[in-house]
Amino acid sequence: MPLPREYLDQECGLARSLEIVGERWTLLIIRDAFYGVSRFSDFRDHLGVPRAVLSERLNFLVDEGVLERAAGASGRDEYALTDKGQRLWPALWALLSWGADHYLTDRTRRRFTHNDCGGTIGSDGRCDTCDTTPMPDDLSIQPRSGRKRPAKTDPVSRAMRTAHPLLTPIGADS
Amino acid sequence: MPLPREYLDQECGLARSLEIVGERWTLLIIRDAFYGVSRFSDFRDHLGVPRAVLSERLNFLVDEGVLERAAGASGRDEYALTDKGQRLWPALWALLSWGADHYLTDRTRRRFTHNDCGGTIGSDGRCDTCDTTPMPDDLSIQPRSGRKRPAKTDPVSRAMRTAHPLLTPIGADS
DNA sequence: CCCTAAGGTTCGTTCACCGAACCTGCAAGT
DNA sequence: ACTTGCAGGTTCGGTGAACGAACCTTAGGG
Repeated sequence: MPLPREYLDQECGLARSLEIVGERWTLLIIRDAFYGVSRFSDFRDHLGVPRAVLSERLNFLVDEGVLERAAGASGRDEYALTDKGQRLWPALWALLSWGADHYLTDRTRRRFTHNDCGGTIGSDGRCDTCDTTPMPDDLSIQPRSGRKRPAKTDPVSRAMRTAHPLLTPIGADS
Repeated sequence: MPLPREYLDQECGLARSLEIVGERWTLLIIRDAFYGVSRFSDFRDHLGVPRAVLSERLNFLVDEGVLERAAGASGRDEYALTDKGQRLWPALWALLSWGADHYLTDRTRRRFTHNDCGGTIGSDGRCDTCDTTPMPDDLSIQPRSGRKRPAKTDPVSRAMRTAHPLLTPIGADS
């Protein structure tokens, strides 16, 4: 299974990163993991990714130590970010901010807030109130202000319409 | 030409970003543009990307306002990052650092230095000497300390063996 | 007028992604 | 015990992107 296409010979940190997280869907899966998604079917329903691709990506990320798999309370497998996976937050945030800055409006953009002080996180990752750069486990995601045309009804999409802290399981129970 | 596969319905900055820079080769092309690569053949020789793919990616990035094309002094087309493209630096740096932290050693890792003070840039993007977060036009890239097995001989690879500032054309003349 | 080189385009093959169908526990219902 | 339902996959053709090689076009130099 030669899943991750190699960028041969490139002795470069970027090429190494892209071999791990550069394939289609992978960064969106990791984003959802930060948002608290943990179950196979929740990733699938929220992202619309084909089962075979999702299975492949999750196995690969577990092998690479980005995610870890554990049997959940109900016997269902659950996936969670490892420390190594959580260290992808700055990269994820930088890409997310660039896209939001150039392609979204204030109404369609989600805000992220700092749990300690309630401040808002800016595109550079800094809290506008206490001037620190919080890690994801100190952040909460806020719902969009604008309503979407046909609101999706899968458990994750519904959970995303209320504020909640990152890295805290959602969807698995509701 | 539906080049950028769409991540439909995802009203998310990350999905938007990935539609622009999430395809294979795209971020490596942008990295090389930061390093000073500007000509079609230099991208091709340094990355080993198929001509058709490179042509497609460059056109798309120009259309999206990430790169701009200009006729160079010798009549050859030259590509350079726009402001919008340069704002991808934090994302690129975060991915590069993550990959270097987890997959490279001190000997294979490139260092980046701050032109103003000569300090070294850390994984968080901050200069270890003056404690600022320089933009790419204030940075220089240093060669690796370790030698590679069979050193590549294309103009860009040769230029990368000496320190030089980012965003300053290399390879085009040498 | 020929040769070379840059910057592509075209072409046939290969390979990843896709949706749909199928398989395999496991657990609750009856 | 048997069936139903669902989570979490695997398997299977079909499609489209990426690949390497060959070809084309323009410009300059000898």
